[in-house]
Amino acid sequence: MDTLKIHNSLTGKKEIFVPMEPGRVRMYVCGMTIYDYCHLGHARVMVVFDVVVRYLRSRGLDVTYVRNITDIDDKIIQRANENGESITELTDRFTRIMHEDAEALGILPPDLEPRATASMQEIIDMIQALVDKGYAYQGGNGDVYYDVSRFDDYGRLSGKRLEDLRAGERVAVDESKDDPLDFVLWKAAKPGEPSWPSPWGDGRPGWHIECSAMSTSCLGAHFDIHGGGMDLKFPHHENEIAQSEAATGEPFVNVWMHNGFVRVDEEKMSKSLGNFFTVRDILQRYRAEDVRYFILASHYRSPLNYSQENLEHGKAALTRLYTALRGIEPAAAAGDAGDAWVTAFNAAMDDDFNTPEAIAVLFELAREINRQRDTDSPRAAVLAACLLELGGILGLLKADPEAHLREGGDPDAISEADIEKLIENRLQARKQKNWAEADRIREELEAAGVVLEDGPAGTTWRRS
RNA sequence: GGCUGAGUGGCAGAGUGGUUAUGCAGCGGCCUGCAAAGCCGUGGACGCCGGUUCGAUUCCGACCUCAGCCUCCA
Repeated sequence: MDTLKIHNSLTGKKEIFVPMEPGRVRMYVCGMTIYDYCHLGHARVMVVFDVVVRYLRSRGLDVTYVRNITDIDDKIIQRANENGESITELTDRFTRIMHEDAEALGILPPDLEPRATASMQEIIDMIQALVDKGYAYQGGNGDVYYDVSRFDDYGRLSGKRLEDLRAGERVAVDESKDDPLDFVLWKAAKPGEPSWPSPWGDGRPGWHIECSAMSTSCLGAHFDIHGGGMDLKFPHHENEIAQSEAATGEPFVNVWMHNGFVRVDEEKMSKSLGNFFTVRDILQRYRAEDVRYFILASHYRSPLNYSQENLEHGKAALTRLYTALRGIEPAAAAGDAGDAWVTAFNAAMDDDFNTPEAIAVLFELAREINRQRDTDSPRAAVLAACLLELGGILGLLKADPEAHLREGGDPDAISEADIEKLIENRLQARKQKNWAEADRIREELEAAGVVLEDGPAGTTWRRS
């Protein structure tokens, strides 16, 4: 497959993607720092790269997907102290919670999920390599720093130049560093903080070196794709490149992928701004599939505006797709009737994972199914199978259509038994042509959030 | 200040140098006891100003506005 184009942050262009090893893709994505609930921004990263993995696999590529867990960091220490619990208690708890959220959203687990605290030897080895090669030094305070002036390509990913960065007003001056832009690789232990022994004394790793060490130990010094949120481009990913390439002497990553932010009221959703919605909160009100659709309905590099209205759109759109599948037994053997749509879907996904366009193909397929459904042709069943297959690549349409349409999510909603009872009563009224009573029952159900549809095969219902 | 990215119809959101995105909403029709769903048809758009071009929403330049990064952040 040589038709897939991916936007590479390193060059700012879409490029034909060529795996280093034919048929095999190695991908690393920066996961969470694990001290709080996942919010919608985290969900976006997980969903976006989940779809990348699913699509690459659907095209026959063998993907090794690594997503790390940062489980030692200033904020983690601070939060554990605030909560009066140990760091391990805190990180174990939120790791479990993250896994639950990911599962709820239908995210496939990564093949490897390294944790910083379990990668200490690799981290120390990489820092040692940097010290040995003269890229790192120990400051007066005992911390070990990376010397950015030694790395010629520094700034290449983010398009920044060292002099511009130095001219910025916001770089903190720190006496122990040779250059304000040098960043920490190893932090000397402070009293009461967790620490690990190292050649530079007890301490703990800086954030950037963790990802360099974990990605390299899992995937090798040089691999295909590295992903994460836009905000990680600088300095995190810039620093990863500097560390890894200096330490190993090899190119680090071929393609850098960055997803856009989730916004609330035209502002970035983030923990620091406090304007975030957690995955758990959202899943109280919306189905996981609605959330997934909402995320994929925008291109992964575009901003994604959070609003109730947009989530409702997702719900309505999925209702249309599931309605097309309702009452059709998908064909077991895929015929060629769906080929045109498969081709269009793949063309969309090949264009830098254009999920909105891919979803448009799903709707066109749904329309064709609706056209065919009452004919005797077996096409509808084949096309339904095709729709399920393509939807599955996006992690959508996994539910039973009837169950999806009847599922409400509101525990106080009218029960199925009561609905069936009222439908039966209405049927009697209709047989007697008592339209007033039939309409009254229909309105009663509508008020309870149930929509009736009279068809040739009887009355069906769904929740609105 | 430096560096990114973006401004599309009522809303969401793709894309393209000249031809229908798609979904929701609207309008007309078919179907229906009436609806709903579905199908058919239909109106409505590309921030502002210049330039290139036979022709630009699409390319180039200026401007305006917005967001992001430069500090922890997906």
